[in-house]
Amino acid sequence: MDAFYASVELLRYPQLKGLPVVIGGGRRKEDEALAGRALAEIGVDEFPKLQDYVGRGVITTATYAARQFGVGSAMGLMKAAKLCPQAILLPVDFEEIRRYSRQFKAIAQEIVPLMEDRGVDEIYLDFTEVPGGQREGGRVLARLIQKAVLDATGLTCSVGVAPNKLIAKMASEFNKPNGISIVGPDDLQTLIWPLSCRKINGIGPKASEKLTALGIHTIGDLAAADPQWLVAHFGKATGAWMHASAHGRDDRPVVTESEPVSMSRETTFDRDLHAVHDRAELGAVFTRLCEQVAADLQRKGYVGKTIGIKLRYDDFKAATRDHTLAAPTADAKAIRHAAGQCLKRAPLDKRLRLLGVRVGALVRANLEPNTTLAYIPPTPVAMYLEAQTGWLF
DNA sequence: TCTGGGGTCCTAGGACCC
DNA sequence: TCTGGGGTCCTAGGACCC
Repeated sequence: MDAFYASVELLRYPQLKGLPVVIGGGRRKEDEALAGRALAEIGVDEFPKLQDYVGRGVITTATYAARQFGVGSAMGLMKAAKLCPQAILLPVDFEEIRRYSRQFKAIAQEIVPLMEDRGVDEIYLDFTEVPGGQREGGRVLARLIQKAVLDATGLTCSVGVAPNKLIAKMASEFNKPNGISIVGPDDLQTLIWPLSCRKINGIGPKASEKLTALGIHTIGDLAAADPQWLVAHFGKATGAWMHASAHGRDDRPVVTESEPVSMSRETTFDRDLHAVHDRAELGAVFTRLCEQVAADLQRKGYVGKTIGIKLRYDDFKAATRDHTLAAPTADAKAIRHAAGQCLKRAPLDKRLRLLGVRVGALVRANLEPNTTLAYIPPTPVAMYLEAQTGWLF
C-alpha cells in the first residue's frame, strides 16, 4: 500500500491532499480537539504542526509531499520538525489502520487466494497459475487488484510482478505510488544489478555498510563476487544467500498460514526513569505491560512459557532477560511474577528509557478466548527461597 | 531534543542427555 | 591425566522488517 498510514488519514481529511503530512507519535490533546468535529470543515491551519511537537516519537509514514523535504519513516519527529516544520502531524489511528488493512487483504485474496500476510500494508500473492502467461497475465491481474482495492477503499497500492518474492518485492518499489512493474528472468542485469545491495530485502544498514567497506556497492557487484569469498566474510548461510539473491534466485514459498512465536508490549518513557528513584512509577508501568500482554494472549487464545523483559538504557543500549516456566501461561500475575524475577537479574544502575515484557514459546491455549486462568500465588516459603536463591519456586 | 512498537530469525555458548 | 560425537533446550544479543 502506498504511504498507507498517511493515505488512510487523507481519506478522512481530504483537504490535506497534496500537503506535507506526517503520521506518528502518540495522541495528544491537540488531536482530541479535532475529534468530534465535522471533518471536512476543519481548516488546514487548524491541524497540529510538526514544529509544535515535543517528545520521543518517530515518523510512521510521511506523505510523498513531506518526503520531498527529506523526512521519512523511522525518523525522530524532533529531527523531522527541523527539516519540515510546517508539515501537519497526525497520530496513528490503529483501529482505522487495521480496518483498512483487513479490507484490502480481503479484496486481494478474493482475486488471488494464495496470500501471504507481511504486516499491515504488505502482502505476497502467488499467481504462478495465472492464465495468459506470467508476464501479461500478471499485468492484467495487477491492474484488477489495484482497481478493486481503489474502488473499495479509495487507496492506491503498487504491485511488483516477478518469478519470486525477492524480485517481486524489489519490483514493487519501482513505480511507486500506484505503479505496476513486471520483472522477468531476462531483466536481472538491466533492472536489478544496477541497484544498491541495500535494496535486497534482508540486507540492512549493517550488512550494507560491511559490503561497501569491501568494495561491493551494487547488486551487480555482489553477483560478480566469488561465493567462497562471500562465505569467508559473512558466514556459510549468509554468504550463500547473498550470492543466490544477487543472481535473482529465491525459492521461498508464499506462506499462507503461520502461528505467532511471541507477543510483547513495550513502552518508551517521556523521560528516562531510574530503577531506584522512580521505583513506583516503573513498577506501575511494568505491571500494566504484563496485564496488556496477558490480555493480548487471552484474546488471541495463546499461552507461552518463556517470559522475558527488555530494557533500553539512556545510552540506547538494550538488555534482555528471560526465564522459561515449567508450564505455559497467559496469566497477568504469573507473567508479572516471572518478569519481576528477570528484572532482578538485569543491570539497573543506568537510567531506563524503555521497558518491555514479552511472552514467547507460544502454543494455542485449549481454552475459549477471554477465560481467566487460575493463578496460585507463591507461598511465603517459596517467596523466601526465591529471595535467597534468585530461583523461581 | 536524536532514535516507536510489534514482530521474526540467526548465532553462539553452556547445560544436559544418549 | 585426558577427554567423542550427536542432539535439544535455554539464554542473550543483534540484525532486520513493517
